[in-house]
Amino acid sequence: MIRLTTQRQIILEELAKVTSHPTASELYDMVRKRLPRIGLGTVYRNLDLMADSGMILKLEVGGTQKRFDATTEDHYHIRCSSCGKVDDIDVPVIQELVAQATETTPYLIMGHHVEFSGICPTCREKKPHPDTTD
Amino acid sequence: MIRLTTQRQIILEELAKVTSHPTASELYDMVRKRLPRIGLGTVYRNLDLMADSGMILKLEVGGTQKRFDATTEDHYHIRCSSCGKVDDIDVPVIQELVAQATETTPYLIMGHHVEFSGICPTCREKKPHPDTTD
DNA sequence: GTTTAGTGAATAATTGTTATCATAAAAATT
DNA sequence: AATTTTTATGATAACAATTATTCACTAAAC
Repeated sequence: MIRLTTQRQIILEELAKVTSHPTASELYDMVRKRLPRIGLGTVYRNLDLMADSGMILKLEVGGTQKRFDATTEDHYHIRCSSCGKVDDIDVPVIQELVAQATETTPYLIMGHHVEFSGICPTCREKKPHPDTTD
Repeated sequence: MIRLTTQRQIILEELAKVTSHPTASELYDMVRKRLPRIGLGTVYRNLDLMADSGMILKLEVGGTQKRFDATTEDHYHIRCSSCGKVDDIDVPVIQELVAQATETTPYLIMGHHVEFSGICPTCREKKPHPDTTD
């Protein structure tokens, strides 16, 4: 079993605190407020360890950075095409999809994930009327 | 309009030739067989240009590398958790999902994508019986 | 034929992540 | 409680994928 060091506990707490799905460096900034001497490598290492042991999820979403999620139940996400932020989305999980896919692919299917793309409220406000010239 | 240079045409042809969704460097290797002096930068630049102009798709899938797709119609993908390969999957696109999501999120939804994960036939063969000790 | 803009190849720079390693902390052993 | 063993940490270096920069060259416009 994985040992719950101070660093790991605080990383986990900070991750559980937010509904967004922070990147490693975002989490690093959050954790550093409580543990100023922690290294970025420690954050990466522990996020990977916790993901491997199933405590958290490492999201395989689009964008350049990996994101992390303290909620391990199956659910879908939406990603902002403008700022890259990722949020949960409350759309029922379609388990039939896996059965459907099994029939048409030679792959051994392990799971599926739905990722919506859109513009988050914050980014919408920033450029609300791109063609308004008042 | 984007000019169809020799390099772009060959990149496009090589991409259209395969049903897998190669990364930039895979495509680089493919293209180099016909255009040995092309640079990796040229492949990256032109893939991005063609994706921006809508000629091809830049896939926002999991994994460390971006992948490209000559088929621009809406469809889903499956990614091998073992080798990272991405293939098309013939499961009908569920347009209702966007409508459903619109009701539960403050995001302005632009689209969605389903990504299955599994083990591809090649990787299945490689380790068919992981717990057999004969 | 000259100018101008765009292209391509080579190289350098950037970004996100992973590996290395001496030190520190915790656990196990005596 | 002191010592040994193990494991984790933090600082730094290394790495991989991508992007930006540079500049000779090509192709179109004048």
